[in-house]
Amino acid sequence: MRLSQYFLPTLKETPSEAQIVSHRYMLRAGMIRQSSAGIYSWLPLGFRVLKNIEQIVREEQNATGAQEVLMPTIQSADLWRQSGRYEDYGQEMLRITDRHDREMLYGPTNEEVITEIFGAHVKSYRHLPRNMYHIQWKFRDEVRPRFGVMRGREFLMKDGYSFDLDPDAGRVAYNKMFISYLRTYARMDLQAIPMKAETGPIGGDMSHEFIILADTGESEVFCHRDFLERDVLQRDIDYDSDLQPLVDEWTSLYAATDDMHDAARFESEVPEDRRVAARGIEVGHIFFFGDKYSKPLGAFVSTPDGDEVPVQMGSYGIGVSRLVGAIIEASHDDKGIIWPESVAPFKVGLVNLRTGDEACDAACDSMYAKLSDAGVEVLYDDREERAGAKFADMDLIGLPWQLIAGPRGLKEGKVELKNRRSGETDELSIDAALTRLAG
RNA sequence: CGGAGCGUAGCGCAGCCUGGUAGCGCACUUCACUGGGGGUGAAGGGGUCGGAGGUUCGAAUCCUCUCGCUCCGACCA
Repeated sequence: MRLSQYFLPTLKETPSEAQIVSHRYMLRAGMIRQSSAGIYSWLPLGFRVLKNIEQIVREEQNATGAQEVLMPTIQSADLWRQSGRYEDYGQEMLRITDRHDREMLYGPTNEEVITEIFGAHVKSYRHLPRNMYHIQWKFRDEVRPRFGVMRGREFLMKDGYSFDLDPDAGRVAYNKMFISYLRTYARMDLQAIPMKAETGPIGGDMSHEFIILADTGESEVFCHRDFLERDVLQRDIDYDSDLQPLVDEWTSLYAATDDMHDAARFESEVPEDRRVAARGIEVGHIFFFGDKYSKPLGAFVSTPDGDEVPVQMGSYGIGVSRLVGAIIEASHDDKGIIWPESVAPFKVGLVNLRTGDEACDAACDSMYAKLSDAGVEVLYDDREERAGAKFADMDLIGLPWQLIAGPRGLKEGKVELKNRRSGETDELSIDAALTRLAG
């Protein structure tokens, strides 16, 4: 993509409403534009990141055998009356009336809809287990939206639902999601820590929030430092195998949000030099809730014995749009964003330091064509701007690699390849630079 | 929902107290010089001062109502 033709409205100054770093950088980098409180449009650069994150989530869900569906944003109030949540949900639910005076709502979540679908079609234990998810916009009318896309009213979320015959089978489904969540975040270079969460009336130990540490996190969290040194991507996962030992490995160490925190246990279980007390951002939540929805909504299956039992369900959420902000919170410096390569809107920023100079234009055009042909996503800054402005914008939007060509270097046949994260710059021949990026 | 603020050019702000031709910086347009970390100069364009009502000869400024947005707290993927 040529920057001269790309819609990238970067800002030199920070809009006054933005308080935290991810919000500031998302506005300054031209990723989003606020439409109203807690509601944002996604501009080209931001949209690319959102889609990249969504795709990683999708791949890791599919790997577990979960199947993607797409449910509506607008749901009927009647369905929610059946589960009893229409009244319970309160002011956070955006209620809508259609032209026939039917009561509708903009879905804040999808347990009711998925349970209705499942219950209508699956009647036998032989069609279990199943796991379905979708990635869809949701709306919760927060009293006080803030922090940009981290706490918006409208947000993109992956929510998945498992269906099993009994709680033991439900645990198998839960474990699959548990592991896939760790992998999902790891692929975004995030170290997510599973923390025990409230299980509500169901009880048990099957509820975890996935938290990443960041100074601007909304809640205080406590955990063992070893979590920060683990790499879940090191081994391949066989989702058909027994995942319990692996889950145990990840739940044996202390980790809790402030509402679940037990200071005495923390101090007895975790050596002093391994204790981490920090702030965290919740980027996912998995939860087994048994027959809470299947019972009132009539999603029953027959057992091998011929009995009819409500199906056992779990639900699994990932805040996709929140992750865009969360990744920035976890990965930035005072110049701007530093994208992990897996979610970066482009892999390479090609900087022509002297647009209009014959040698610079020729070299950049050629590099741009070769990288594009090799399938490398390149944002080519071919604007008539000064070098300083180009560098500032590149640093701000945080592409992992900057390929810099100017008259000075090209005289020697050299270009510069700069790593955004480390700041390391190598002077290379054009071919060597291309090999590094396309190889 | 309690508390506190703010709405003046795309962005950041001044002007309001004490009413009298709407300003500054950045951005934008044109030209010249310049050319490796947001350059210099010159000349320009851009405004229902959030909206409605009122007071007044005259309102961005004073009064009333209203809408929007932000911050702190309680609540949430």
